[in-house]
Amino acid sequence: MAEREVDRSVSQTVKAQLALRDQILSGSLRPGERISELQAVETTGASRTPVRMALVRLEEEGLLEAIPSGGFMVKAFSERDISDSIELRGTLEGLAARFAAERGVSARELEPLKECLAAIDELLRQVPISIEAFSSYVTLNARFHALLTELSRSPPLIRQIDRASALPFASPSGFVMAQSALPEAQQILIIGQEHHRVVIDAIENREGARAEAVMREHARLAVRNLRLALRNRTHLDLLPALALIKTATD
Amino acid sequence: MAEREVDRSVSQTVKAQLALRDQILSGSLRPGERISELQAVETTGASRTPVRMALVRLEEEGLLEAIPSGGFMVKAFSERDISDSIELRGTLEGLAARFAAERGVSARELEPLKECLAAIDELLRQVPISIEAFSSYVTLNARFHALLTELSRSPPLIRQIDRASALPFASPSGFVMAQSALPEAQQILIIGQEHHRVVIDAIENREGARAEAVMREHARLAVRNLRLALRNRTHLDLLPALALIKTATD
DNA sequence: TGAATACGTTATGTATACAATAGCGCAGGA
DNA sequence: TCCTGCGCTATTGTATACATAACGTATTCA
Repeated sequence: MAEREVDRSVSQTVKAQLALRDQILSGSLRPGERISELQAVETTGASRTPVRMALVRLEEEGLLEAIPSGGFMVKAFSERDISDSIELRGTLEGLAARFAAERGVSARELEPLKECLAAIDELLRQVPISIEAFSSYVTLNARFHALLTELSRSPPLIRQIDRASALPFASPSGFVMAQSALPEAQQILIIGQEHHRVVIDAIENREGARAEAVMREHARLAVRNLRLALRNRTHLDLLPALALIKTATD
Repeated sequence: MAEREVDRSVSQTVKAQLALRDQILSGSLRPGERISELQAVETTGASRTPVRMALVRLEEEGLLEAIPSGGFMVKAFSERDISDSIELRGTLEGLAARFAAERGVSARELEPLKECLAAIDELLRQVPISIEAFSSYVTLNARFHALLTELSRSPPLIRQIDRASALPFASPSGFVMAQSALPEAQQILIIGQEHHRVVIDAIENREGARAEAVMREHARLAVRNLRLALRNRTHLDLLPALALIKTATD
């Protein structure tokens, strides 16, 4: 084993996967670029076997693409790929909300959702919102969506939503952060928050169709959000995640 | 390498993955059962590295579950897991149909769909339908759904639908075959075929909402189909795929 | 007699060695 | 000068050896 430094607290495979995902999402590896196993071995500190396992997982996750002649490359996404992914995720979340409403949810289970809601309300009170508050917003928003998904009590659906979230749009921080300087930004967040409020209400009142509809509308808002961000490319240096978008004309 | 037989026509990893999936779907490996790497090495003929890669892929595919202490086991599904998966897939297919309708599809692209439709019509003409005809139906139906998915022109959506189809309900042969002896079977197939006809019509007329709605209804039909099959367990010996369902009460 | 601990066996996680293929460059001939 | 073919190199795919952790069993002590 020589002098290789080994961190035994987590498995090498997981370590390599996290490291590589970081490299991809941070833009160290550009879209279309081929990932060299040897290079990955050096940057991650794991050996080739766990690195290869990590590569396979990242491919399944949708961040990498297998090259027919062997090896993997960083996947490149068009703007439409990403907006489709957002709508796709919204559709699944809509289903989750409907399941939650139809199957019934106890008041106790809704508690954490409401706490999230209140915390976000608090953040949005400042106008204009600070970068730090934005950062908290992103975390809380992700938490809200995760909790909502859980309410569906449907493991296959939860799993599928997780996978859909693995796509780059799942790091919404990029889009939101990009717009912190835009006038429309705050307005969009406020509308989104209203959606959150409505979906909880619909679930409480067991109105499945309404719960589903509002989540789909929520996704359409996110698509508008994305378009807005992309029309204001000057802010995009804040967006490492968006590095995944093809530079091509699409 | 010794005397190990190596088939160089396909990669060992793919070979192992196919072999293992077969074993799972055919019921050779029962739900909840731990998969031994060593045993898999013997049955697949590949060595441990490709076997492990195959296991990782099958886990991502949803057929296996990682055991915290290490290794993998065959995932077990409840009846609700499967019906949820069907509805989930239907929801995604609905989105695909809507995309197709909204984005427009040329008559030439619809041609293969219509051929499928006609071929299925031909099969359903026999009453009662033979086992062989059922088998053809299953193939054609899968083809129809795959073609429809393609029409969305959305790679992320197509990808996600593929993954949703990897779940056991994706081998619809089981459910359908099981009912070949049931009186309601043929009726269900005929209704399903009507759905196929409507979705094509909706796409041709660019009615996105209608296209989406009919695919979701189609999925609900499939759920009823599943329930029906499960209520008539006597026919289930035809169903290796259903071996995946937990024997538990759930 | 039962429970707990220690040891051994077995299986997984990791590392590395070996094999094969694909891509690239150079050289030679047309 | 360009095209083609051969060979080398670099990188992936596969196999296996080694390390480590978990589980089961047996033995001993209470």
